[in-house]
Amino acid sequence: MAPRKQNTQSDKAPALKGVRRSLQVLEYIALNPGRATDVAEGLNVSWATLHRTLSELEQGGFIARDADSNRYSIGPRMWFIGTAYLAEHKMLEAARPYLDAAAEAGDYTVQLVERSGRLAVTLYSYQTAGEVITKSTYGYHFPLHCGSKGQVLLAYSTPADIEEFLAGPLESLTPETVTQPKQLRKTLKEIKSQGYAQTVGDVQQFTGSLSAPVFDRAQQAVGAVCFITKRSAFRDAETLEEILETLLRTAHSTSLALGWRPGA
Amino acid sequence: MAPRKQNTQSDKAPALKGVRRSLQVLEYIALNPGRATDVAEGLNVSWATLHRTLSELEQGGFIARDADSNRYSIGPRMWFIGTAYLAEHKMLEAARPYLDAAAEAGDYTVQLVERSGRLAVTLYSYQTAGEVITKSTYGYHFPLHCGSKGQVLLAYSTPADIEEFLAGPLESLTPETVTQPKQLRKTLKEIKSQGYAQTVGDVQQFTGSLSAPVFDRAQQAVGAVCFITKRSAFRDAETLEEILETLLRTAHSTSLALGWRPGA
DNA sequence: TTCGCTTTATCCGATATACGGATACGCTAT
DNA sequence: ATAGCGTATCCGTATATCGGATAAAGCGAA
Repeated sequence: MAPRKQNTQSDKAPALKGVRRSLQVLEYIALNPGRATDVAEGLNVSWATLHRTLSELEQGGFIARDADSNRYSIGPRMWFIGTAYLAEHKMLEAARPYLDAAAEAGDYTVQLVERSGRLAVTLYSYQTAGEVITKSTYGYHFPLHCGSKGQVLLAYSTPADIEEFLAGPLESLTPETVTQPKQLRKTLKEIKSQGYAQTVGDVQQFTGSLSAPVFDRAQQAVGAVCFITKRSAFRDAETLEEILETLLRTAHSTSLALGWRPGA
Repeated sequence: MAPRKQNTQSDKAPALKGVRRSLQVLEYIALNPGRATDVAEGLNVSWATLHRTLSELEQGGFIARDADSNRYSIGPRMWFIGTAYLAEHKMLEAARPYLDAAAEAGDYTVQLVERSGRLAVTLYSYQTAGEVITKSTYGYHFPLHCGSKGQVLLAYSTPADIEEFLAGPLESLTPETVTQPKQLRKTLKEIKSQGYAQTVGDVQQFTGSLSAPVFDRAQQAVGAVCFITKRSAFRDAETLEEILETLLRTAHSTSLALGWRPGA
């Protein structure tokens, strides 16, 4: 191997290397809990360094190690810190009453999501008790091209942003997931023109979802409201119409509460 | 020659200082979002160092800065990482169906909580839609002596642990919060002998809660199920009895699912 | 059991890296 | 204007961190 490595990133100035690495490790483990060597390999850090990092993180309760298998996963303290994000979240605060009402009104799971990198991240989820929607809770966040929630978020971002996303790897969650950039571009355009997104079976085969964007004072799409329900519901046009109406109303009310004004 | 420090045991051995500090900063901001100087003061770090740390964290999206007020708060990426804790959480997985059922059955908020340091941390919360229970969601975690959930967790920990907790500062959330160690000790004993905890108005004056412990395979109390409802419900003995029954059944089922066996 | 092989733990010197005092800038209030 | 506080940046030095190498511990197979 050539001893010459590096110059991968456009680091101009070396800054807080250890800190950056430790957070990379945390994120890596969040996505991919497992053994130490795998993390080392995945992130290209020398074993000694990684070991030090893991020890430090574990000691603080930021990651947890299963004593038997030596597998690492995210620790309780990270959950504690993470929840503080919601406590300060203005969109969530604005949306909550409307989400409540929507969850009360219908037989579907109601979620509030926002974008984080290449993922649609769920901020809040009102499960319909007794329903089978397994994958839709916290801890499961999907790439933007999967599911109506991600597509809506993507559709309302800048063209440059869309292209950048589409240039990245587009995985399939089910056989029905659309992964051709060309087709996605078309879909995104439609979404933007009709004001909401709808997908069926591209995240889980037995469910489908509808999502509408939420705007803030600056007319920016900052999140989305998403209703998830079982696939069969998507065959009944009347039901669907009703769900859609509630969805749009919920998103609209939330936007208004955030200071958005229609038109512009 | 620098004096050699012992690298053997209980060392103040300098280990990943930057990493540790950055995580302290994150936790501090989680508890106490605000301006940079306050953080510096709160943690006794030199301003220059703190500034570097904050910049690094902000750049990574781990904290967010409000452009106008320069106030820092936890960023979206921390939420993303934190949620991964739940995805791997065995107790939550075991509990979910029972929590679902309980939420369906009654008119109260259903929570699953566990202990983290001096706090009772909420893992999952099924709000009763339309109800007013404001403080009971994520982002609000209470000291162990406040609310039935914390008290139950405390009651089932070791005596040494209890004493250590009681030795720390015991704040009041409402005028009804009990903060005398003596009285708390008595309460804890009662809780342990009756198998559940009940408090009214000590977290919010207009609500009360009932909590029961969850045990794992090793007969350890690893969490608690908590039902929260409005204060008035606590006046009706019959309703209360019914709620209590559901609570105990829910906690019991969860424990069984975790490998706990009655008796021991 | 014994023997390899993979994974985890620890050491240690060189050097790059982060520390923090000092200084400069930019607000807001008076 | 001026004062005062909060924020941003600079730079030399000491020191904390890096990573190769080595040791120990698990794990599976024969």
